[in-house]
Amino acid sequence: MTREIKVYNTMSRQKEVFSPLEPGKVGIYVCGVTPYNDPHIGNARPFVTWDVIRRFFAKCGYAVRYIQNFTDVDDKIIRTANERGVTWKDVADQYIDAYFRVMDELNVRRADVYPRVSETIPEIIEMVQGLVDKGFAYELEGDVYYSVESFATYGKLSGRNLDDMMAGARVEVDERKKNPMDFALWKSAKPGEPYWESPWGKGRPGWHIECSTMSLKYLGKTFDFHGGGSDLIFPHHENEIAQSQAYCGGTDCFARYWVHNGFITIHGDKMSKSENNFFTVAEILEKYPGEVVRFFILQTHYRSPLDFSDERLKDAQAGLARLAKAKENLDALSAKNGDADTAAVLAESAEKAREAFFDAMADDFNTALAISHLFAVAKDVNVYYNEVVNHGQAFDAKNFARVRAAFDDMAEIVGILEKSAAKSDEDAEIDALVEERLAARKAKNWARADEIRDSLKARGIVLEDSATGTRWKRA
RNA sequence: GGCGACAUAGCCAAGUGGUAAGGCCGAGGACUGCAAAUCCUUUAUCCCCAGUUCGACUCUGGGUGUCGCCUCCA
Repeated sequence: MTREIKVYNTMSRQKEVFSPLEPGKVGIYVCGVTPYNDPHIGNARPFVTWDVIRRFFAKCGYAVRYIQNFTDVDDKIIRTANERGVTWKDVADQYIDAYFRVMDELNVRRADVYPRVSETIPEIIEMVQGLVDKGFAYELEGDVYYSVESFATYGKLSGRNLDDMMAGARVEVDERKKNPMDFALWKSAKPGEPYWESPWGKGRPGWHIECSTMSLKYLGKTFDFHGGGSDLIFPHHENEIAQSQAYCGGTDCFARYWVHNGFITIHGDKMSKSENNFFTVAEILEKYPGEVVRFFILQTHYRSPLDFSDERLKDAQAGLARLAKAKENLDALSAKNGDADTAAVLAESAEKAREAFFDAMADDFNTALAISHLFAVAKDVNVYYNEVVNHGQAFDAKNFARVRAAFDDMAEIVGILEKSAAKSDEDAEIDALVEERLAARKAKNWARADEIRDSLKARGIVLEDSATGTRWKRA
């Protein structure tokens, strides 16, 4: 907890030293998804990123409170529901389930709370009413709009001012609004739309307001981090700031650090639902394990664009396989006994690597650099494994435990190599074949040994011989 | 048009005013019955021009290129 953590704050456009609102605690609000279709890989990036950030904070000793919303009342959800002849709730529930299924595969830990718009209506109405009362919002025939001109610092986060936005921009002109940039806090219900009773009649919340209300409800007037994709900077986060600070009555309240991740692109162009150039996480998971996808995302700094392709995923898979191999070796060695003093240097360099890993994470969550230190430990482990297992060097259990602790700390933050494989019937059969081959090799019956190896290979099983036995894995 | 980001080896990707992490792929070698895995060795002067500096990939200015936000969007 004493480690200095630096964070790039979108608000100041520079790295700042993180100083928690309350010592030892971190409050995080990340904009979640609008559940109207299956999450694509671009949607997944912020959640994987924040999953690592929160794991890091936890490892540094902070008590983390992580809130992530579902915007389950929305035009697109309603439209989808009407097209399918089901309720908006059916649609939202379906895609919230899909979201969780996919995030579980990516090994993303659950948030502390997943508030939904539909469950936060009273608080939203209260906030909208408060904004009307304070003169920041006005009603128009059942709609309530936020008056951007009433908020002096509007545009601060995204670095724009109202004049710039007006010039050249062809915003839909609604003559009733005081300013074309005014946005809806509350929308009156049209036929066929879900609605809630309010002081302005039947209606539902506009976009933006839910995040202001939910963060206030679950994290308080002021909290540490607010995150999401860069495309949310404007207008979403800009509007949240306007709402929250107007409501709370001070420009020092609301989020203290704004953290925005870059986009996932495809052939260099932003992946987006509206461009229809996206891959859903689910379809990628048909070809690659979740941790490969996760690793792929984390090998690039979160603020950089990340180009998606099958080739990159394959690269990530190959790299992760090396770490997995080291983990296997780590496990195999950890099961051994031995009191020789052969791993002291190794332990020291592993702990040094862990320190470097934490330093990298503390510098604006540089997962790409951090992971390189994990590779360094992996290499050392593999070397030591060869010495002990294949060259008969005496084992040093005490110091090796330190290596393991360092490696596990790092892997846990990255969130990889955590699954433990359960033995299936097929596994047992393969074990038996491997045993038979081992016997054949002892008898120098190379023909039979190779026959078994080839037949397994045809099934996608690769064998690895060593001085002390044979291991196998699925390719 | 307004605002902003980025440009590093075959591919991906960190990075610091003082002579460029890591991963993937490729090549050579060790090990192996042969393989596989592993290990060792090996692959860049950082888009272009000008400037600041003892010294810049890293700072400043200009140029070129790519991308993003300004409308729903992670």
